[in-house]
Amino acid sequence: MTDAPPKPRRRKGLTRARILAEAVTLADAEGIGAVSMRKLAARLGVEAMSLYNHVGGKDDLAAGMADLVVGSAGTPGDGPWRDEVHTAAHAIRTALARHPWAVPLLAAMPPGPRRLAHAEATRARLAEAGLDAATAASAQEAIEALAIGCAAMGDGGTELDGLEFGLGLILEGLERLRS
Amino acid sequence: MTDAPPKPRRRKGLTRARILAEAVTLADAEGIGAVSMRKLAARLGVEAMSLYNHVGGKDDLAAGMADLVVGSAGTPGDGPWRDEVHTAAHAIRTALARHPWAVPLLAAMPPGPRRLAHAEATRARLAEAGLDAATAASAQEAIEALAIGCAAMGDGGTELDGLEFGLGLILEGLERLRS
DNA sequence: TGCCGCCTACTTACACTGTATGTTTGCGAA
DNA sequence: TTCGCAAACATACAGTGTAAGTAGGCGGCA
Repeated sequence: MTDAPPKPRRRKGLTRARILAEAVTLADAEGIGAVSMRKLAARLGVEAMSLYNHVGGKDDLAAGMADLVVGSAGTPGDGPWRDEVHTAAHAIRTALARHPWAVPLLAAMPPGPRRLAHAEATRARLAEAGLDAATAASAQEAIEALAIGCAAMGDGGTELDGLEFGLGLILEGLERLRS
Repeated sequence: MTDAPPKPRRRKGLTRARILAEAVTLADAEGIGAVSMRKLAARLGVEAMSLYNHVGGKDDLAAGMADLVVGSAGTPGDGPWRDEVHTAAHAIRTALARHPWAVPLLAAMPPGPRRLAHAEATRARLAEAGLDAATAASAQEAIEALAIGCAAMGDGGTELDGLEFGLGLILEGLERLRS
């Protein structure tokens, strides 16, 4: 048994973005439990410890993955407030349906930059619609909670989707509140 | 170095309930990450593998813990429907606030018996209030999602709590819907 | 009373985890 | 051309879940 020759240490162009993207792909394919530093590194043609040059650790990795998923939902545009908020909530729900493993991560970690941006944009729309700042904040919180909660429950089993139903009532209530 | 004498194999009265209760205590004290089979077993004066006589594995343990927490919220009683549903939603939110580690578990696993019972009881109240079955199911889904989602977000940062606000709008909408 | 068999608890072992620490080397800046 | 830093590798360790096998206490039956 001769010693294995040491690997060449060529730069691999490893990047936080590349790592997160590959981690999401891996989680989608084999479940979040299959995402280990070694397996992820192997997929990137790299040793496990190399990841630590771009990622703080397993927790940071998980947070980055979750935020990436939320970020894929985009932020509400500048159309009519009710349509925008409605669409934005569904976009989050859809993104989480595509990556169900992200839901527990969202619940386990503080919000990342993209998620905060989404929340901020939604609050802005609500404020423009005529709600005072406190009400807009509470409303945004309720809507995001509803979207995430529905994702956590895997709703859609009922005739009228839990999100669609709850969101409808909330938006109607908000309509009545502004004035 | 003499061989360590083998431990006596006295019955310890180990029970699924005792295991789950101790696991919850441990998670509360040191975080869910500290709940390992060995550490949990040690607290019960037992070896790790003994737990497997009462628990299917780590996943089953986690599911049992989460369901225990939800169960601690009780089920809606038979007072006025609106008060009961309101109280029940807050009870879940409070139970999850007391055991925040349970939120990601709820999102990661199918609902346990106590959670299902809670949902069923809530649906029954809503049906009695005059909502047809499909509407009651959607409403229950929305309300539970809102409570869990608020727990996942650690709401309460806003002036009017996200749950209180959203729940108010939803209940008001339901009031208008029945007739 | 004696004995048998099941259930519970223990032991050992294995593959795998995250990551602390230390070493090498490619590459851009001076 | 040389120097220094960042990015990659290598090694190592404590801890994980759990499969498989073993031993002993206790309930039920003779």
